[in-house]
Amino acid sequence: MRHRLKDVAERAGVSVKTVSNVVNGYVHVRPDTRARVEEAIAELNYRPNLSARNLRKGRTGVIALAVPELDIPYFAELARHVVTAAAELGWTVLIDQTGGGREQERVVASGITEHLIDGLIFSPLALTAEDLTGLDGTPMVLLGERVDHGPADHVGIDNVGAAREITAHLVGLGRRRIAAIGSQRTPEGASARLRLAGYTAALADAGIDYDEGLVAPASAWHRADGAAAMRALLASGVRPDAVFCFNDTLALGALRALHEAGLRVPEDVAVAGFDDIEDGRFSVPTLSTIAPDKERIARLAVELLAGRIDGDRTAPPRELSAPWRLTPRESTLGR
Amino acid sequence: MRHRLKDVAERAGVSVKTVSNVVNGYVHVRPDTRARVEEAIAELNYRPNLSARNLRKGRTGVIALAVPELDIPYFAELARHVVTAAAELGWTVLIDQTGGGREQERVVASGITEHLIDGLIFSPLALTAEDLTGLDGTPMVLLGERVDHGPADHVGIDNVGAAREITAHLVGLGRRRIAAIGSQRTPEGASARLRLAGYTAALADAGIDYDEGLVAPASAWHRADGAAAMRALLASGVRPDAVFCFNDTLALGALRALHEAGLRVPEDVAVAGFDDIEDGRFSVPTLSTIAPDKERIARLAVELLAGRIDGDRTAPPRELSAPWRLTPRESTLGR
DNA sequence: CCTGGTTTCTACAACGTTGTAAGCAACGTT
DNA sequence: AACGTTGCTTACAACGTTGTAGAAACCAGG
Repeated sequence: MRHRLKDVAERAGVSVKTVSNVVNGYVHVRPDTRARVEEAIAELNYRPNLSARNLRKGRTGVIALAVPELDIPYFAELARHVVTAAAELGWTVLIDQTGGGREQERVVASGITEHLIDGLIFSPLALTAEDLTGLDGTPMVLLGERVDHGPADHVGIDNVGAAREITAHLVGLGRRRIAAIGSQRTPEGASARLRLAGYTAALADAGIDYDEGLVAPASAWHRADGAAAMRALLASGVRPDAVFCFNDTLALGALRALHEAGLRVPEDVAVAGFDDIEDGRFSVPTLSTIAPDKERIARLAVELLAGRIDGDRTAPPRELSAPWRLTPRESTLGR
Repeated sequence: MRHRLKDVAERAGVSVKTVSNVVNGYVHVRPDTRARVEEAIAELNYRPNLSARNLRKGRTGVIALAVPELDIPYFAELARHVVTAAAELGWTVLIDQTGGGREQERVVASGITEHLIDGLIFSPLALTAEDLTGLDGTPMVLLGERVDHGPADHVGIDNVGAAREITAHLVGLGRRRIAAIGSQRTPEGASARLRLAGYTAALADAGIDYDEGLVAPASAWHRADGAAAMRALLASGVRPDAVFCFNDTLALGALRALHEAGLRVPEDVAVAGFDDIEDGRFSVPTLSTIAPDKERIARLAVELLAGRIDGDRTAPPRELSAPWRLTPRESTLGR
């Protein structure tokens, strides 16, 4: 039931190579020959063996996308866009889930990389630039945020600017005791560091003193962590009139905790997030957030990768930035 | 920078096959030979070429998981479990997103299937049993619900029973005007049909008349569809005191619409969903739902697939069922 | 020192595909 | 009639790996 070029060739009465030429759309094939071959292909339901083709060509047509966790909505939404953008170039996307640990990420970066895929789009959490130096030649594009400039192409957004703008939005609503949720002390927390920098910059712009007690850490950025951090803030006795959460899932957790504490959003506490995941458009209340252009990020990443795969692999790393938009909703504006 | 068995062999002063034997853990290799080879492997940073290995072995070590959409939380959570279960067997999972259309699903079932993967775990929306007959031998396991028994192994849950139980839960709370959201008229809507059957069965159990006007269709099962269906129900003048939504995202949309209409949940209207996605554990209010054992589903699917790949491909299709649990939360019980 | 069995290693062929180079017609030009 | 040109087709080798079969080295027991 599984046929090879040879079977098609015998059936059509031509050489193996002619069948290969038909399959690959080579122009110099007589119309009647082509027709005979195509008929044979259809009759046998022939499909090329990709392993053999890859072996011969040195290309697989598969790129990998490595993300920390698939069931974090931001990454799931990003994955969809990457798959779509890659499909337009005829690529298949192999999605890999690293778990976000440094060791696992190192394995993905060095191991998966070899021979099965043509390139890698990698959204690391814990990996540092030095983990990546010295990896052999598989083209790689990094997503997300980094403080230091590493050895690979990179697509990100201006985290500091975005965090600053959404904090300024809270200030503009007259809030003065603005908390932040999601800070991280670990060296890996690049996003956290940048968003915190934007937050403090906005406070400084408004002449508000930075208050350490209003900044709550969150080791991971899941809903549960946001809820826990919010509860901790409330329990500590600080009375914020607004919270900037470093991503939307944290914010949804914070909404939940505020609800449990009997506080009204946004009347008592305004809440803002970051990422614009779909949940935030239907939550109660809907969530004000920074909406990065995920489609653009995905497209830029795929295009950068295409450039590396087909083109110059030794060119200096490129740093691209995708746009974002402040998207105020009920959790700051009310209904 | 990219080395082959041959390079390692030359460096270690042995034959290519001996290196291959070392790489594959063949026992009859003298310890000092093995050491020399391993040293050479390390020095050259050799990695096997998977395409060549696959070509030779006829196996790729990759299975595909095809789901309608990655950013539907249920599928994202399922994907995580499948990746985890497959990793334990040393498999890589290629995740494919079909979009849920019948034609696209047919392409995935027949096309992706060939030569790049050893097997396929497929969660179809629109595909019917007859679309699948006559596909050549790539082992396949189907997830989700089907009315008719097709030509492949299948893992599902007892939709009718689960829907009946959660509807009975609403009845048990004293609700009598229980609406349903998510019905579908299309032949593809197998889940919808089964869950509707469970709903009507529970009503019959309780001696409540079935009211067509309380059943709202939803072509897709996203949050927006749930919100729209809920608004339509309210606008039609029926005054339900409970709603059973056929999945959690519909329910979250319905919560949103009820909130906008100024109705309290669960005091005015109790809301129940199906799937137990993480969002429902943090929504306001938290969502009562049916929690299918997703980890079990994933594990069963991977094991069934392993059986097909390694074992008898002609055995009759197997039908497995995973357990589920009624999980009442605030949206029916209150706080 | 031979015998027979085991261990260790190797040469060769094959997996299915495509690039290269070359062959063979058929054509138009000198 | 001889020549190059173009269009179409093919034989062969190679991609990097592993299974098969068998050769060489080793060992124990007589």
